[in-house]
Amino acid sequence: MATDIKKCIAKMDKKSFQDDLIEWFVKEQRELPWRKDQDPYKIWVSEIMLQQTKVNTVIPYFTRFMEEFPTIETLASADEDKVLKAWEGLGYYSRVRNLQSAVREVHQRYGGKVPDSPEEIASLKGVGPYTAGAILSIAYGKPEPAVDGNVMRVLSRILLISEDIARPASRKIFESAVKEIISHDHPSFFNQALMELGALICTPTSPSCLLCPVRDHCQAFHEGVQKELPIKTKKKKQKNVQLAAGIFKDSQGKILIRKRPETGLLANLWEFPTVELNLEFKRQREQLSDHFKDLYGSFPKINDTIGEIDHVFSHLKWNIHVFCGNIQAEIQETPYVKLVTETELQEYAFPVPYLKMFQQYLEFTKA
DNA sequence: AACACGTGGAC
DNA sequence: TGTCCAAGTGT
Repeated sequence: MATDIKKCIAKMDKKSFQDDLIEWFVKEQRELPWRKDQDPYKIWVSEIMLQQTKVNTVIPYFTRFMEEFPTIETLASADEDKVLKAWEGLGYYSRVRNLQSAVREVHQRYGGKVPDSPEEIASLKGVGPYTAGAILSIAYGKPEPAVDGNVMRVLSRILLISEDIARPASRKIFESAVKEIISHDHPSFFNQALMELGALICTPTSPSCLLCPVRDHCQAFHEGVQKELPIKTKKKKQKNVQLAAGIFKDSQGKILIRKRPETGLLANLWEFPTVELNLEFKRQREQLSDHFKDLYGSFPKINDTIGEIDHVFSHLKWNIHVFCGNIQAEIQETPYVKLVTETELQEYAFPVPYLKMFQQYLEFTKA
């Protein structure tokens, strides 16, 4: 850790800082469904859901997930398709596949009890340095750092740290700092308080310093530079991808869906037949038809152009041209290719762009 | 280290 | 519309 950060910590009244921070948290913390007890499984699930995801988005998912998979046992024995369906719309779907994989390991290797050693916790799939620290401190009361974006922002201001928080290496600086200042009496409150402060008071733009319980301990506020911190370099823009996709029905009116590959983008979710377009060769309907024939053995009859779907991912922009049509020959169902009714469709987990696409199709056929 | 990996909301 | 995000992890 840099010497100026050490100096800053050295001259801080740690006890007073911890007391002010924790007192505020105990009084002002939000009532959240995962704060009702300290069940390590619930804490774990909530931490995975909260990765890169807003609290308000997570709440309904968490509640439903806990009703369907209330214990390690129930999640371990669940079908992956059910688990993905419960995650539908939350994004970063590998989170929940890793979670189930890790839960199965806890079930088998640790008798269903979430381990409480840093090494064992951190070895679980999908549990990185942040989540390991969060579980250890919140569920087990251990004084381990749990450094997320909030903590880096808050501490960059309080301790006047100018490291670029977009750099992976920066997290270690903040972990060292937390180790120095964490409350050993209430590590759970301390870590949660830092994050809660980041979410409610010490926000990215226009922090509410006048309401801040630790304003007197904050170097950035003291220097009047709270809006200049943290330093964060920006990310690059998304790459454009053009696709064509179709809602295809067989003679019984059943819709053809297929499972996506088990790795990569939207792994193991379901989709309508889709092809990435070769832009030099512009005939979209023809490219979609050819793709369909290659995979399912016969050409479909494409009836209509439904419209377009634009969808932005973290690193991609999809532009989907949407068609509908009919299947002209028998198609063999497999575990990865199914013909389903509109009702049965609800049982399968689809990425949001395909949910949008189906909505658009329904509106089109109604009109 | 750099990039893949989702989504909906704020401004 | 565009930009930036929000309790990160795997490779």
